[in-house]
Amino acid sequence: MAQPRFRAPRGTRDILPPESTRRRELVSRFADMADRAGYGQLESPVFEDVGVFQRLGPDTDVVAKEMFELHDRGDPPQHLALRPELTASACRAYVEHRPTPPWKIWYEGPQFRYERPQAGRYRQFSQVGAEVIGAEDPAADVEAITLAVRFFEALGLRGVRLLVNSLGDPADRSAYLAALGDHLRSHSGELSPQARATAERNPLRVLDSKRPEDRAAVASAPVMIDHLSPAAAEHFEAVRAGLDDLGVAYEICPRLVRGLDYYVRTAFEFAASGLDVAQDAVGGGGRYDGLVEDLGGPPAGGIGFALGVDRILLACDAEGAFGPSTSAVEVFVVDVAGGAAATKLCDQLRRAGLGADRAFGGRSMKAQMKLADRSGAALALIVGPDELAAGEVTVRDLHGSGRQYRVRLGDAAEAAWAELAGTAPGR
RNA sequence: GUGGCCGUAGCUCAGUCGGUUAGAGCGCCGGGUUGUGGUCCCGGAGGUCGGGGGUUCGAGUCCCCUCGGUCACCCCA
Repeated sequence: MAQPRFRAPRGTRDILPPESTRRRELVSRFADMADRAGYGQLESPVFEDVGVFQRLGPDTDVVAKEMFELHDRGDPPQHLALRPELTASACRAYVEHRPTPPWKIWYEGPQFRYERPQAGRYRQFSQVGAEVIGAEDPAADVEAITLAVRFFEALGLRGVRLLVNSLGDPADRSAYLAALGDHLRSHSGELSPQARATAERNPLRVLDSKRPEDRAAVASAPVMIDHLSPAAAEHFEAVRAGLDDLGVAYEICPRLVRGLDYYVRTAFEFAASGLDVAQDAVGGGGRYDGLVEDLGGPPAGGIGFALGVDRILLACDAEGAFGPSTSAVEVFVVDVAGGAAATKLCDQLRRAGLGADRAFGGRSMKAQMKLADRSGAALALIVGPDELAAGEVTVRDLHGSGRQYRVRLGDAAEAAWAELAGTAPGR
């Protein structure tokens, strides 16, 4: 087995139980919180016309070199791409269906980016996220950000920092970009060759360069929040005030820029200090007024965020938070009388709403008891020749006392329920 | 995409200056007197040493290529 014929493709992986259960619970927690805040789930296709994503900005790496593109069998073939993110899909859906704004949706699912894999960075990765489309109110920004913050809190994560910035409006941006460009040009001697190249293409990106050589030039660079228009500044003020009112802690990070070019005004990111790696961003988001219009829709502002499921779980591991859950198997049927009774009993128990499992293959009693123990079940129901002859089943407590007694076969489910509820006779 | 490190049983790893039938712990399976788990004891299965090529009398141990992982950059979730 050292060289199986097939393996999961590079940057992808199988998620097996119990980890898959944990992920499902994480998503389900998020779903509950979003549902209860008035968001409904959007399920959109995993692939879209490539044009949907090209609106994210031709200079972003995500669309320029990280997309999984494909052509279908049509004539002419349609140029499609696996979704590298979900905000664009949400906006496309908004334009297509014209729901009454504000449209509050959440989503969850896999996304794809052709990158060099690393811990916490996969070619297929999973995010949960939420969007409010058709709302310019800064209160929407506050609500969205707070939803994410409360979610992290609910998971028991303590080391997640919220970084916020304002990227201004498009008009502010061009003035700022000119100033930034000038600065970078006058300091080009101090910049790394890579940063110099980036400065030509997309000067904003130089701001989050992690190369030590670039640090000085970046530190002295002008910052966006000094170039905000009155309207953008007022919006930013309102967002901050809203977060303050809720006691949501944040850090203003004037050099925070986001990888997708569509962001305006509010931009934010969540950094997990528990993650001692470069991939410490567990989530991020911002405002994207203009994206809906770009996709052919009406003027509509939007704000949203996406959180990386894989990285959140890494952060949970690092903090010892959100551990594995208890087993869903409550009763384990041990049958040493041929196995037919186990088949019937399991069905009977499951129909009564109990989590029930059993062994296959006619294993020894000892082996079956081991399996019962490992299953996490609180009870074993034992059927041997004696019980079978008497039409009974032995109920054994696997936790604590280890006491056991017999009940009639037909009463097994009832007895199990009573035992689990702690109301069994003799307790 | 660039550079560094790593790749031995299901998992975590040990394998001395290249030298005889490749080891451990955990896990798994079986047993510990005649139907009872979680501790303990005994036994067992399981590896073409990621793959391919080369150097050598001889390679898990050296070289090259390749695949995968990982770290930094990049990017970002």
